[in-house]
Amino acid sequence: MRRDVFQAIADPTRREIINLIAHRSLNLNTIADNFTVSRPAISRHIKILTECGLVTITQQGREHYCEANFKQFKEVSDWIEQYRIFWTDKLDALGKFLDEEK
Amino acid sequence: MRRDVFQAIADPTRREIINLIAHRSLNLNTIADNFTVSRPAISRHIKILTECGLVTITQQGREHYCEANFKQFKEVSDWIEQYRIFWTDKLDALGKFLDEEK
DNA sequence: CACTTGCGTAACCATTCGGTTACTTATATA
DNA sequence: TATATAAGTAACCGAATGGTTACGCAAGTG
Repeated sequence: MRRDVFQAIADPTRREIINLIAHRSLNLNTIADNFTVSRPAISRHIKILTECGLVTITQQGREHYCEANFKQFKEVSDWIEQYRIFWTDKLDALGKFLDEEK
Repeated sequence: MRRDVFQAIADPTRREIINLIAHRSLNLNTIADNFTVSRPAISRHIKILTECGLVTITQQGREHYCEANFKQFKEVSDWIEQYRIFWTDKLDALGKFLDEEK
């Protein structure tokens, strides 16, 4: 059972989960409310995300709060960005960078 | 049959194929020589890569040369990089950028 | 204590994935 | 023309994936 970040983010539902909890921790039921699939399905997606370190769970009473942990993105970013020069150019990259600085 | 870039790069063999042809086009048999799996298996991996636009094939005689097309990486990069601030900081990002400029 | 709520997990199912071998087709070459 | 080479594809197979429903259990609440 391969369990790496590349595989974890291959599923669109899991990417949406990450989008959801990027800025604030949410408990599992709240996350599941945002999807049409069942709660157990979301539970398993989150399990996969925790198994590769992308999500950390903190239990608070009977609620399990899910928090995104983006450190694991470095592996993906490193791989993708080594090819950036091939799909954009330095000036574009600089422009984008400066825009983000504003 | 979902066929998007996220799913295409989820497989480690496909990422290796991209690494192989990143700097020079290679024909299919040459690519397959670098792996232990069979040529048809590689052929199907490359088919998946072409279906999502990551690889372009140019026939030259009886050889099919595979070229990487990194434009499709933008979708992945955009998604990952929007969270960069969470796993590094602006100064790190700037440093990395300046290093690349050298 | 009885009940509700939040969540994990087991069992099951259809589909997809990644691999194989065998075969076919197209292009070059003796 | 006969043969060798490059590569796609079909048929098959076991394992993984993503979903479901049913159930169990821990933590609050009446």
